[in-house]
Amino acid sequence: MSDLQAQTRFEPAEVEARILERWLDAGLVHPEAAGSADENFSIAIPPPNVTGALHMGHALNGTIQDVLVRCNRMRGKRTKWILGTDHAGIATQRQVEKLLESEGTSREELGRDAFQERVWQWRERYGGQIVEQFKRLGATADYEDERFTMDERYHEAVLKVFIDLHEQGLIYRDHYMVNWDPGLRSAISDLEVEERDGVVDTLYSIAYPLAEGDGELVVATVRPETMLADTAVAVHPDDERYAHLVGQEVVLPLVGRRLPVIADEYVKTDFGTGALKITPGHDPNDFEIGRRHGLGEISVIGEDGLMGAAAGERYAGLTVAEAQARVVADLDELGAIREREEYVHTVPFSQRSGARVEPLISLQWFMRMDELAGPAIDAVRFGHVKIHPESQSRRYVDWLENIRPWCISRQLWWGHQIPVWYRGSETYVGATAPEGDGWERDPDVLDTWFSSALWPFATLGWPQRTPELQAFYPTDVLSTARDILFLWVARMVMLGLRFADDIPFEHVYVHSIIQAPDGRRMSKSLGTGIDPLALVEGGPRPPVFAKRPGEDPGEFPAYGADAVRFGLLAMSSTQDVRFSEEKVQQGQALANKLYNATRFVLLRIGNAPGADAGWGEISATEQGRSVEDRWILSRLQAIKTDTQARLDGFDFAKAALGLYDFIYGELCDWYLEIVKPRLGDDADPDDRTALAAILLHVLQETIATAHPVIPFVTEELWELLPGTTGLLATSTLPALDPQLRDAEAEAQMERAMEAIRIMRAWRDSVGVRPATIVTATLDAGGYEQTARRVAERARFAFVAGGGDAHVVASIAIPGGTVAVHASDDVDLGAAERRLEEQRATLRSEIERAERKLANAGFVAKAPPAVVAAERAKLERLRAELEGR
RNA sequence: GGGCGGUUAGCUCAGCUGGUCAGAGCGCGCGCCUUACAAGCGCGAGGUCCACGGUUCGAUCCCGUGACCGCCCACCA
Repeated sequence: MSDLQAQTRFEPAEVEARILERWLDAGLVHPEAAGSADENFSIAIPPPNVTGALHMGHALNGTIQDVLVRCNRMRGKRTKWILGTDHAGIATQRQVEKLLESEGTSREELGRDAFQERVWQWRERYGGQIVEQFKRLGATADYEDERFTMDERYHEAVLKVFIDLHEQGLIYRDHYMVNWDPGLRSAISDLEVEERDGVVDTLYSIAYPLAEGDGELVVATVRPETMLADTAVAVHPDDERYAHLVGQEVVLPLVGRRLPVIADEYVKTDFGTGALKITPGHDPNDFEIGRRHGLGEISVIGEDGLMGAAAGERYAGLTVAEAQARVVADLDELGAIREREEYVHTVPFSQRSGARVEPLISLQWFMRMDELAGPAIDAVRFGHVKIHPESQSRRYVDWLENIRPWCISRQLWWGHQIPVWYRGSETYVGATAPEGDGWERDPDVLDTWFSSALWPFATLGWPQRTPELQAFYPTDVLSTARDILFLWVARMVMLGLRFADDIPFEHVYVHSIIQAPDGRRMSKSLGTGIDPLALVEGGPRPPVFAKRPGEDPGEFPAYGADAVRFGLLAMSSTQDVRFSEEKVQQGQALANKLYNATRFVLLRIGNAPGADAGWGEISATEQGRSVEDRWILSRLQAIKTDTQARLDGFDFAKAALGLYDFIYGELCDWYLEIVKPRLGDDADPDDRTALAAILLHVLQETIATAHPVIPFVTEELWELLPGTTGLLATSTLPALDPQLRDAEAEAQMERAMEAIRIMRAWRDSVGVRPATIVTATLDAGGYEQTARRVAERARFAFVAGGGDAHVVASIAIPGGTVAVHASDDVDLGAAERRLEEQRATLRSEIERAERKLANAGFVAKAPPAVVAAERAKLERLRAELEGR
């Protein structure tokens, strides 16, 4: 920003790169590991996937965290924002697999070691992208101490947790029903399953003949192919229709197996025929029922998604869909299908691959969660961990109270390989293979969320008792979106309490999810995603911005990081919100406004005596200060207090918009405009000097207060202000000075501003030309100190009310009236119409107040203060009407 | 099937513990190049605060029911 005089607009592109470099060079992002977690401030970033590119969620969350980090840094706290990325097993493995595919090879062809080598190379090459993008937003995360969930030390921590939990009996291996993802060829956890509504299937009613005598039992199913694995038919114990059949057997069509008829409470008597085929191998409920009744478990569908040998020769090798068609055809031939109807229901799909989940019995590693859940529930219930907004606490507690075992093994190659070795029937759990030959390691890796659950302490060097752990654990805040409250947040609390002996964070802030402008989810595949950096640096608008379909939505201007940060904060709330480009524009306007306000002050007072007075120079006792000075100093205290309180309360939208209102409204529209005459060439030099000090003081403190939200422009302006040293980012926030709060000045200014607004509106409505100075007599109380400013701002000239002046109009302002003198510039007809309108408004308001006060109930039951206020209001309105 | 949140100006949203609470930004209209900013300034128009009941002296705000939208959880074949 070389030429303040010529540069009339703030150009973020020119400034931001330079400012960023200064922050990074200053080392402010990397704190010394000293002191205690109590006195320090720390946040652990939700580690983005190494595969990831910055999306709107990252940008919002990054901004929120940076605001908190900057704010606390400016409070003088040693501040660490733990940074790193997640190895993201599935996502990363798929990325690299795709790459291999394009090279005409595959991971199988490469083999495990070579494949992992390729993933590491890939990570080396692309993994740093998202970190660089965070920098572009001004995020002051600790770039000098970046972590990765596959780092060697991190890996050791993961293995230790696995081994310890295994030793404690919480981790075990079992044949159990899992959600099998045929697309991924891996088990996935319950949380990675997405239930899709409205799937249309056919519900088949199939007759199973009784083994003894005539008769049949008809069961209903949407998956006839699974009947090949049936091992029973169940009815409700109280169902009298079938009571006599319980204990008998039926014959499974096509297979010939004899199945017992069992009684189980799970069966609904009013669904279908009230008889349920039991397939423990391929249905989670049937699995439970089967275990209750000691039924056999037959698997006819393999992990490859094809029918297996147990399905019988006729079906083995078919896909599930093919098998279904053939089973149905075969049943038709037998005449065993009694009915078929269209059936709409919900069906589980894999969030990872999109494939329909196939419930299978499989040998997997599980983690028992009940024992860990209790303390994690208590942590929230007793307020050690506070979730904001509070309503999310209930979701958290509900989920933990109903928690089920977690399937933690994944059939992938990229991730933390499970530290278990097998030799024949022997099993050994440990970080390294045991002595002796022939040990083979379990090929599976751990669910990515297993390692993520250790993030807040494993990044700080746990299990070693490092100075970092001492200084920054527990962290202060975790900021995240709602969708990973269970997936991640709850698990961090559980494992933090278990292994790091303390909660991982004191506050959890659950932020909005930003939707596309049309209300849909932001997603790359839908084309509704918006690249935050396209907003910062300019770039094409996505098609969702088109006013009409197919229309070219044009380009984003380069709004700059401050504008994007401001916009995101201003949009955020406790619920999901639509993306609003206007809020970003508002941020841009604010940055520009602040720049121009500073420019104005510096160009006007430049090197005037007193211009280098920094803060702390303004004392409450300073003489000769006018009412607007006292007012702005008072308002400055208010915005300082409010901004801090709003940020502490995670009310980011209000913090951002509050700054906007103060800077745009109070500081620029009112204060700077009002004091302009005091800076003129013919102004009183002493007053000018005093004013210069106040202006600089107010600017400095405003800029410092706004810095966490719009760090770039404020840092730039800070350097331009006289009397400042060093980086704003490392300065301390201006102290509150309660003595400068001045209710009396605020009241006077409120009154003056209201009068100015009314007088301007009057001018406009009666068609007085802007250049005209209207002559009038001020006949109102409470303007002793502001009359001159009121006249200036409203372009009036107040003269003493001589009896000979012909009054043509009377403008009601708080505390009295302004009597307008006759003049060619006033359209009397318009003035009269305007007056009559006002009288009408007054009459109706008076009538309303009178009616209210005539209501006996109101006078008797409403609080006396309310009634009194209503009476006072009526008096005032009547007096005003009198004056017309 | 449960649970949660939403429905306020043309658009996106604020409105705390019921009584100047009907607001902001953008958009729109009118007027201004007033020597910080025309990405600016001033003024203005626009809303039975989803519907219907109830509580209350008084309801956008509290309660109930319904409609529509969104999200979460859930093992009805």
